Amino acid sequence: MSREGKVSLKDVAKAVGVSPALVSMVLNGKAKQYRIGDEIAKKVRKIAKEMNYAPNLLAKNLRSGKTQLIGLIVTDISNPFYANIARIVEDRANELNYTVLISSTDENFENTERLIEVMQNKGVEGLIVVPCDGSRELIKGLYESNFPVVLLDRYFPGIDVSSSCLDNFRATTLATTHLIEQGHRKISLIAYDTEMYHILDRIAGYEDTMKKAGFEVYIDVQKVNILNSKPGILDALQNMVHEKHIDAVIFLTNMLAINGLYSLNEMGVKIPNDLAVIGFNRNVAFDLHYSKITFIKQPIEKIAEQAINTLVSRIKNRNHLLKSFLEPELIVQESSLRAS
Amino acid sequence: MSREGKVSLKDVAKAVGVSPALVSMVLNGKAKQYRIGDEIAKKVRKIAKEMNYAPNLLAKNLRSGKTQLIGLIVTDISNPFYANIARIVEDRANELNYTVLISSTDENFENTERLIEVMQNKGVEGLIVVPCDGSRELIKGLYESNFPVVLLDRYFPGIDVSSSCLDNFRATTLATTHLIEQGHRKISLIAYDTEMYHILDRIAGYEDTMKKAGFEVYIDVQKVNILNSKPGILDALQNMVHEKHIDAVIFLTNMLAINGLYSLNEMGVKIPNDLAVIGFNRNVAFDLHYSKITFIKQPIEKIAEQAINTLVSRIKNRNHLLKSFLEPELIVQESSLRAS
DNA sequence: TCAAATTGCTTAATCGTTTTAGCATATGTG
DNA sequence: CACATATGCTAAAACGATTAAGCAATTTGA
Repeated sequence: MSREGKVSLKDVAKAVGVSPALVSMVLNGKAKQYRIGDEIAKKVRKIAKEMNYAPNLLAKNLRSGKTQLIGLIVTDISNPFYANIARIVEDRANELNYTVLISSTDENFENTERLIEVMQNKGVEGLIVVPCDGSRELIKGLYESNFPVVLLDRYFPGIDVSSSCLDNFRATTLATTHLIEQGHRKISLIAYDTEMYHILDRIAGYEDTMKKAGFEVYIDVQKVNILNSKPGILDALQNMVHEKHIDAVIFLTNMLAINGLYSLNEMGVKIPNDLAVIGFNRNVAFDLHYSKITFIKQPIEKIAEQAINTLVSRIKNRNHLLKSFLEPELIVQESSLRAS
Repeated sequence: MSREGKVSLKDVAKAVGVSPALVSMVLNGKAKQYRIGDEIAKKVRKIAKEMNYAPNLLAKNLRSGKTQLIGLIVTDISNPFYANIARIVEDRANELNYTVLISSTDENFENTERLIEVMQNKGVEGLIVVPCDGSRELIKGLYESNFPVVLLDRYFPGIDVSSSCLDNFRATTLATTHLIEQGHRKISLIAYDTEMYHILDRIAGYEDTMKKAGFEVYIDVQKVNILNSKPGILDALQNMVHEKHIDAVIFLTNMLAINGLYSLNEMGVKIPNDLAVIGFNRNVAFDLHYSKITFIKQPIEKIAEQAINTLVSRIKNRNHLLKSFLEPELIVQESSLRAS
């Protein structure tokens, strides 16, 4: 028995009275292949179990060059959306015999850069990344160095990196169409200032639908900063409600919706009578709101599973590429229904 | 250059024209200690950087017997409370040069058992565990085998395992006292059925405070199941409100509070006029509720940091033991204030 | 009956590090 | 000048596993 009380292959070999090589072969199920005798194989298995042998994964991985490790880089694991994703990735990865390393970037480019390097040093075989603003070239670099990456939740058009995202254009198309059907005309959007395409697509879906419906009414897309959003959102909503006299609003992210609802409460705006509201992503607060909030639901399970599956395929086959845009669903509740 | 395009120590050594041993010594900052010449050391560092050398952590760890890996086993990483914990543990662990493996047990004993084994096989040097019902002996076994463990959020009295928890008794003492001060007399508690001490302590804090205040009124502690809690909670609340005519309720967990508020909405109970309410742990829904919910706030950062710090101390010093019960805070909002 | 094939195992190299022991050469001491 | 010490490096073993190559002993085939 070597250090730490851990039983090694050698210990088992000594106990059985054979070479370590034989033990390795047997325990890896290659007894037939290496023509090991049946009785001795049985004996090895028995004694290994008795001694409570567990292979040292470090040694195993060092030898094989595989770490069975993948990295999940999100913006913030304490954000329920990403926590949900993490849980599913974790479960699926375990089934596939991979271990997941998780880290948060706080939407910061330097952090992203550093974390990718750290993870690569730790030997991850691939990465699932929620890229932040300005990380296009970084991701492109990974792709060009042939390192397996799958983007999650967000993507970059024009570079051949796999991605597992929502069909964001469709999401706001659904929401806008629903509001129009409910008889709303002056519909506004609260977005935030970014160059990321998941948000741009959401904006486009809204604009496109409004234009096609023939509503000349130009609805200003207020840009608010994602970090100190509360005052910004209050301003935006006051402008929308009191100056522009809008009758519906779509919030482009969950955080915007939460802060927006908070502001609307402060303003004394009654939902849905004064204003119809649609949020993004499920949130317990939506169901507990005095007017249950209609929201755009992402297929979280599918997005997460798609990401991990695609990554593993990519690790095993360097040519595998899959960009998927999954179908959103509009969960209609009270907040978006026309007062009768 | 060996496989995978990765630069190894040997590659650097060859490039510089020295032995791998020397390169290792220099790059580990042991040049002085091993009497390496200044010029050659400088040259090694320069070339290593140029070649973009990064040590293979697998080999390093195999050699040292250290993995710099710790495990975090929670009941569900998609639960915001644990997601928050995970984030802090992650950050602190990185500072201490550890990597964190996260898994979820779903409050299931077999899962816990399996995950602990899996993590040990992966070579974690220690574990932070949120133990579930029935895992006392399992944890005791770990402790007896001298494996570093720190319990988080929950603990077992009578076994000398480090733990980082809330002072749960004090938590409900605070809440109950506050309600009494507000003039409430018929105060009830919604708990769930478990033998875990964090919940028993919460119940005890409430009972103790009520008795000391001299309120003979016996308030039934409804036990509801944690899994399919919605119907159970509705029943419990209907009984409390309509039969027992209570005027205040304390929910012992966040989930109970959320489902409870949901039920109270359905019942048409007005907060705080018909019923005062106190929840557990912050939740966005509390601030968005028509009556902002008073809640017991856990010092999440402290709990998480205490846990990881204690674990690392324990890894480095087999005798280190610390059981801490951290101070809760009552965030008083509208839901618990006496209607005037 | 004797070479060839098969069976059942061991030896040794390897993965990328770290570290102890040791070997020259140079320097210091009396 | 001889011997001890200091200096600057290398060789080799080790961590724990995998696997190609090889070696006896036995069985098969013509």
